Amino acid sequence: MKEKVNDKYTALLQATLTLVNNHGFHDTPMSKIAKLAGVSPATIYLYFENKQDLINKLYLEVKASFCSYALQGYSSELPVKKGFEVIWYNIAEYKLNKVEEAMFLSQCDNTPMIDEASVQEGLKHLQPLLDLWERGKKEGIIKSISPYLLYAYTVYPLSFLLAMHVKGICKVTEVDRLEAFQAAWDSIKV
Amino acid sequence: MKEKVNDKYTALLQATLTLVNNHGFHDTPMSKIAKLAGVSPATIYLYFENKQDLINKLYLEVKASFCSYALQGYSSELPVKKGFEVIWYNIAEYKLNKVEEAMFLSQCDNTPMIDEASVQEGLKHLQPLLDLWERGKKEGIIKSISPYLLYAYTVYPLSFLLAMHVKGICKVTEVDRLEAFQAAWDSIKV
Amino acid sequence: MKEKVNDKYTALLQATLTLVNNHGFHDTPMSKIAKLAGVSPATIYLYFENKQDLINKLYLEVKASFCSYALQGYSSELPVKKGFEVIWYNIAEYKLNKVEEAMFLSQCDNTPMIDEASVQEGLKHLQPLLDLWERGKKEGIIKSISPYLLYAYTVYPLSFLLAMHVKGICKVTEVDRLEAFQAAWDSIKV
Amino acid sequence: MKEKVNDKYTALLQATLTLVNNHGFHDTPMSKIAKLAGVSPATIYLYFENKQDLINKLYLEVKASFCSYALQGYSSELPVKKGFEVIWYNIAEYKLNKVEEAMFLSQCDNTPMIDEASVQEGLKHLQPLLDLWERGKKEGIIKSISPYLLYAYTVYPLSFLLAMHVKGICKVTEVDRLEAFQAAWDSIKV
DNA sequence: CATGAATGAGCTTTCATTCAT
DNA sequence: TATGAATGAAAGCTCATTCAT
Repeated sequence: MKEKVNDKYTALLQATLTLVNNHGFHDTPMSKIAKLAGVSPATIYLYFENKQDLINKLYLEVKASFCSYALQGYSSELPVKKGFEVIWYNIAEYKLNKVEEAMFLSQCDNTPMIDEASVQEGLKHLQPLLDLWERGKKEGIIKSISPYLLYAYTVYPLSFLLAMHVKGICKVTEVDRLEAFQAAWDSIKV
Repeated sequence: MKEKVNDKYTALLQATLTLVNNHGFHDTPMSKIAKLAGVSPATIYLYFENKQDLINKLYLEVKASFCSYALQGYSSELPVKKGFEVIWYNIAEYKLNKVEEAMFLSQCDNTPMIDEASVQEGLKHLQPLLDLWERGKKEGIIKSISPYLLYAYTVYPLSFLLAMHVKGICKVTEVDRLEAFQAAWDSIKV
Repeated sequence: MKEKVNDKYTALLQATLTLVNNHGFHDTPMSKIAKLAGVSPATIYLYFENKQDLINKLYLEVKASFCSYALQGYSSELPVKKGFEVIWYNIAEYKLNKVEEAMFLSQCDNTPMIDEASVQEGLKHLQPLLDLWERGKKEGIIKSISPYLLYAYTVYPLSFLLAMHVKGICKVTEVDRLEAFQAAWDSIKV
Repeated sequence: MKEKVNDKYTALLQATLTLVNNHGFHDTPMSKIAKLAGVSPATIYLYFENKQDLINKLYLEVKASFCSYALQGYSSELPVKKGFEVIWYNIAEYKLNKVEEAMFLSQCDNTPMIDEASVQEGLKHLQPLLDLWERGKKEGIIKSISPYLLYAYTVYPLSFLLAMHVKGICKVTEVDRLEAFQAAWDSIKV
């Protein structure tokens, strides 16, 4: 029974993800979400307070999954460059494999569709990466620049590559990934 | 007389820019656009076919202004690094000075709200930058990697910094800009 | 429960009939139809795709009822004149008793407000009358002229009398009906 | 100059005729009428008070032209049958040659789009036909039935034939016209 | 838990009409 | 006389949300 509940909850999130990706938050009526999830419109309101709550919860869910994916296999005991490599490749893989989720996050981050509170909430999980950078700076391996700059030049560019990838404008090959990592590392290494 | 026409057209674009930035394409009713522009809702339809046309035209207008701003003072006869510097700083300045326009472009590029045709149309203007990169590669100054990678690691990070700037999370100082340029250049220089 | 559904569907058709008769297809806003039917405007769209669909469905409904009324008590085994008499009087009675429906049909037939497809659909039911005429011709009782002429001179004139009747210009008495039938028959009998 | 005025007045009536025939009174915006007539929307209001006035004036104009056409070559000194024949054929010819006007009249007569006053006004011109019938009755040539019946069975059927003709369902040939006249006459002759 | 039916509020868009020129 | 620009009012229609079942 709990399964079933979870089923519908998940189905609704998944349906929302797909539809918002393809049509935007606007032009994604609750009725269509319900239809795609195979439930009645009224059922949505058993699991979510309203449309905003639905999108917020989806955002947090996806953001959390992204962060946990990013930190797979990482340990704070790895050397700085190796640790960075692990996380960077995780993120790259996430963006290429979980295209829907990644696109959704991009849309959320560039749109006033998510409550500010939820955005803040979603940022908490990447602390290990910030810690790693801090360590790198202390060890003189990474430039002494703001973490926002570090993020902007290592992780954020992947969003652009994803977007191009999705639009079919450029396929991202193994080689590209190597080059991309190199560029990311070159931009922040001392 | 022509002035007045232009007035309303421009006022409508400006109103749309502001409202879409603050509320998204959805939750920006035509009636509010009209009110902010100081005209009747019906008047919008004298200048634009419909809501989609309005947003498309705004996108093209802003994109064109962005590109022209980016190329100010640039000449294909400048040395590669100098030329790159000129364009990069132009873009950085645009993003910091024309915050509304820059945010709008970000939203457009991460949202299915603009017609694909208009997106294609908007890309035409940055050819000089692509040419510059090509030259840099030939001269052995810039890495031989895809222009998408080059864009992702030099121009695109500025969008992230802009977003942080706008949210008040980090102010972008002169120093930051220097560091940011350095990171951009490091990531693509040979 | 099914009753209730049917209730609203029927109420909407009835309201449309009345309003379109009194004001024409134009000047009959959906909101007024809803109000007269005692439902919310949005409810209309649960039962009909759009305004055109509503009017089409109403047309088909009324046309079908008209045809079935016209053929009451008729059998292809009746002698030609008797059979004709039965149908003709049925139609006359329909036009005088179901004034609203009859007027609506007149309006539909002289106005580009019904889809051509629906018009065609509505014509299917009067085949028995055509068959009767065919038989009459073979038996040498009815003139060998096109069925359109036969219709024009027997059934169609009733529409005019109805219109006069409705406008209060002339009351159609028993005697009139006798005379009218005589005129109809005289015009087509050999 | 008066010519030019008249030009626009006529052009507006003609444009209205065409558009109302094809789309109905609704779905015929003033702006389209203006465009088809080659004038500005505002110009319409120099010649007509409003949309209703425009349609009323058109109705009266067309009705008058119809009546005058119907009475061409008729004289009250012709014998009854001959006189009737003249008028009837005139009307038949009008309906086949001036299809647009005839259709428009049909639409007006079956639709609440014309003011009742204008309808009354339009009927005045057919007095000679009524007089003819009266004479026919006195001479014992025509049945002693109401003029409405006489009209319904002689003139009105032509509207149906016209409609079929216009829809391409049946072409009206010379022979048809002969048969039609015969039917008309048979229905009212003693 | 789950829903189909229902809706009020609000959307985009149209249009008859006006008015400064 | 003639107009293009402008608009208030209202049209058709949608949608997030509710509620009786």
